[in-house]
Amino acid sequence: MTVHITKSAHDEGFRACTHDYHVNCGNCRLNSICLPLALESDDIQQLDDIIQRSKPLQKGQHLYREGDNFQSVYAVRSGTLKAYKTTDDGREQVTGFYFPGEILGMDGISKNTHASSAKTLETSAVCEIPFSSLAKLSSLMPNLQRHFFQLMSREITEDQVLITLLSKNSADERVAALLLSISARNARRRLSATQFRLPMSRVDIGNYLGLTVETVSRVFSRMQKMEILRVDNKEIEILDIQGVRNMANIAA
Amino acid sequence: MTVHITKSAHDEGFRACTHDYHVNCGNCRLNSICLPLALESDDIQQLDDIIQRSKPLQKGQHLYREGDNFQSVYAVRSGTLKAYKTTDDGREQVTGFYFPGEILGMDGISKNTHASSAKTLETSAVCEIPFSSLAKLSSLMPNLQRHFFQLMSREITEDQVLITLLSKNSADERVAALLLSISARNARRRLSATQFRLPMSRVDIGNYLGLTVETVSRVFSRMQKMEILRVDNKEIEILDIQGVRNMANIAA
DNA sequence: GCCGTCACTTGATGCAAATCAATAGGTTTT
DNA sequence: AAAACCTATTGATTTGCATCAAGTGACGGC
Repeated sequence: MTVHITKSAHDEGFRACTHDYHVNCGNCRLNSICLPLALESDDIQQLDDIIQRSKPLQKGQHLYREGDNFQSVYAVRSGTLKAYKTTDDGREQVTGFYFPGEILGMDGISKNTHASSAKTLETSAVCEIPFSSLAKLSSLMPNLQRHFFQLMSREITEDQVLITLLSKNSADERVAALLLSISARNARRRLSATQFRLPMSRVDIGNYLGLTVETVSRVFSRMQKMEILRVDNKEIEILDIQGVRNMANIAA
Repeated sequence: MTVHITKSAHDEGFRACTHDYHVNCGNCRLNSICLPLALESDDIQQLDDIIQRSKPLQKGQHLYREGDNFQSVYAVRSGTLKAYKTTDDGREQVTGFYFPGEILGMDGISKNTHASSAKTLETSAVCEIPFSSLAKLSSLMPNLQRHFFQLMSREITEDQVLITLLSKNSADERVAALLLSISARNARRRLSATQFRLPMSRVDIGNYLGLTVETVSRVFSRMQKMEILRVDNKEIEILDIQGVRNMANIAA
């Protein structure tokens, strides 16, 4: 059987043409949007020393599970993950999607136990950042401390946006807003803001947005009829970004 | 006009019978659930030195507004506040209620600008904690740093609980869950878990839970018919806490 | 190659909560 | 004390999305 390395399985952290190059924060393409942001190069070196890089995780593997002992936060190097909570009656609530350069696992700090589970949506690689080391280093490096506080705060504000979306917006608006969010995050990584592959299933999208699969599917169909979107399975092309913004009905 | 000092306007931070007692973190009744938690007494003193205590805020006053420059986080000493975002079409989304001993304003760290507004629901007093001083102090006191990380993480996990509630639960379940949350937070402050006054309006409750006023009112009526709750305007008595738990349908 | 499974789409029906509407009780204003 | 206003409750009607149901296309295994 041939092994297919899909585009998204590529390690975005690697620089091009450097097969036996050692991956580190200093040479990572994502360092301008990831944790090392705003650090001097010798500070980056110190941060790099505490970070552990794992071999790639296969699609569907768990990075951690709700209730696991909390040790580390994780930076996504390639691929995509979803975080989710399991409700008492056994259903799932997807609480977030994590793309390269983004940090997950911070909800575990509070109780020293992961408050949600994290699972890969495709082959992914992550950098493990032991929290106790990160905390120690933060005490010594004000910029790092500040940046980590900011990352946690951003998680809070993003959750608040989702709360508002769930509470106030229609199915159309929710789906449009998610597309715009993914689009913006792609742009931040210098990928296309208008053409991309959705790494998550319709079920996951619906679950995240508080909608059923059927509703998500219908919204996509509606957007295609309006000719503001082209959908081919997981491949998305935004044909009219202003149209999508209008549908989202939120400043974005 | 007579000035009425309502029960809830009392400063819970004060010890009883100490009118000209100077309020500080060391003698504050809330220090076991507030920021000073897990600090040694001389560390508490240092924390106390950076904290500014304001005179009481009248009902309806803003502590900060969305977009304001972020300087400080705040601990509630007495009263109650709500945090809310204003959506692009001018509506409000209440993102949280804050009771004595709880910290608010952490969503401003991310962009150095408050991401939500905070308004008192009754006469309230807060302790202002300048963030830059707190950050500096955190670098020197690992326990404080850890505790503040935990507070932010808790905010994240609480937002995730709300997200799940909004996305997966019925009107009955949402209202019951809020009552249980308020009950538990009262218990933490050694107040009654079964009898209390709701500091927020039905509109605020509905707004927070993604429901209309009418629906909230109907759920209260339903709970009264089931004889698990007694409602007299804002006064609440939980007659059957297990009944409320069953209605909430969540482990609590 | 075919088959089984899973992910997605589309249509028909039902329901929980929103909306619309009317009234009553409370509070603030004058 | 009356007027004006806000808050809450209750009822009638509407509606957006869930649910139920059937079908299609994509993918992995044999």
